[in-house]
Amino acid sequence: MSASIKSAETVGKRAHTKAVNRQAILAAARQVFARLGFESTTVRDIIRETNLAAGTFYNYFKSKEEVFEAIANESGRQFRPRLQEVRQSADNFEQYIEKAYRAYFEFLNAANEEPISEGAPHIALIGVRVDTPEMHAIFDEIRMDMERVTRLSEMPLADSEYLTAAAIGIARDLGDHMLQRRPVDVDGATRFATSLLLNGVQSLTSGRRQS
Amino acid sequence: MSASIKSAETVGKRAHTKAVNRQAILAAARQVFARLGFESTTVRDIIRETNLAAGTFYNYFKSKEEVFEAIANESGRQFRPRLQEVRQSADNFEQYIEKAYRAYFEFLNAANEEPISEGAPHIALIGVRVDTPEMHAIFDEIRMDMERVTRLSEMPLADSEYLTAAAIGIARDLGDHMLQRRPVDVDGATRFATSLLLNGVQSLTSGRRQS
DNA sequence: AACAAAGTTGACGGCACGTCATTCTTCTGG
DNA sequence: CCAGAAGAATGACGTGCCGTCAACTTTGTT
Repeated sequence: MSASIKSAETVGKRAHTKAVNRQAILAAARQVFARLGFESTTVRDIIRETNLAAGTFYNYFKSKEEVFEAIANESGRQFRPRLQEVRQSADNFEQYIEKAYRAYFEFLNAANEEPISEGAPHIALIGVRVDTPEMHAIFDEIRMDMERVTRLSEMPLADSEYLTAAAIGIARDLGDHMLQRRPVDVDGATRFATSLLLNGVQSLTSGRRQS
Repeated sequence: MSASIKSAETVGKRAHTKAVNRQAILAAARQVFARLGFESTTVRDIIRETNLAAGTFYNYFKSKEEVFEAIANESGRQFRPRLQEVRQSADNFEQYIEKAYRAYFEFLNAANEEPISEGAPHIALIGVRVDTPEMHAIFDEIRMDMERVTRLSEMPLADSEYLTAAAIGIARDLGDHMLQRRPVDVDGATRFATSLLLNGVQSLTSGRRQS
């Protein structure tokens, strides 16, 4: 009765431990990747940081590569709501670009700010370039946003795929360099990327033709 | 005498076989990486394609990662002369950007056109993002070009590092997508990237404000 | 020709891999 | 509440790759 009520609102012990274990492995993997680097960590290194046995790992992931992919996907899943907000709050193309860049740079900065494990060397787990379905989904989402928002702004766009690729390329490489500078200047990077994308190099010169 | 003359113009057998073996390993590695993919190839797979013994591999490289890096560096070394040409033949900023993008896209296309091994699946060995001194050198080269060429064009530039990062980011991601399309349109990608970088999105709209 | 130096070889110990028979835990129906 | 089934965890095991190294071969030197 009270048991049945409880089991109605909880997930059942089976499913619960399964989720817990999965998270434990992911958490351990984050730490170990940060400590040892991806190449030199072994599946055993990861599982040793949990209270599970070696064989159990393979009930959850096929390899350390798959764990890595899961972590990357998680980053993607965390970022998408942010993009959603941007999509809803932007009234025109200029605003969309500015807010989307800001969202990405802030996200990137946050992901690299938090020390993953006590005093461990920082590692940019997001920022790593992976080619997963999740990443393609984000690409497509942005592309569709581009098309919609340019239509609203009466800017018929030639090639939304190329534009999306270029916009993302800027974000990636600029983001990498942004993280290298101290202090990290999210605002500066946002302004730079936005200005470049909207008006080209002209807008970046400190000379005459500032619009 | 004739021997001494010959040994003066050849390199000496020691150094010669050393170069030959190194190249043999690199060639074998290209093939095997293309056939099996990087992750699943082993050092033994590579060395098996040569007539060398397992131990010999380690006289030339520490690991398959180092072989990969060497291959990537070679791509870099092949690209730099192209960039050199661009640098010398470009009279202003616009020309430099256009020619540099064209050089990169052509290079990328050529690298992916040649079937690496008989009927093997294509693999973009260049295009892969590696973080080596060679790659940093190219970045710095482009950055210095940017500074010089904007100075000539009387376009005082705010942040040449960010601009370089953005320009390269565009090239990378746009290049990836260019390779996906059939037929591969180097000219189209070049025009797109150049136009975007120089004038921003405005130049890409098919609508009114075409300059 | 004799010796030193450099390079090659493949066998070996060590380690991580992924599997699987066994054991333990949770769920289900009576 | 119990018994049997289904699901999950365990860790020992066979396999294959790693990087090393002592023995051997080739190249250069005197």
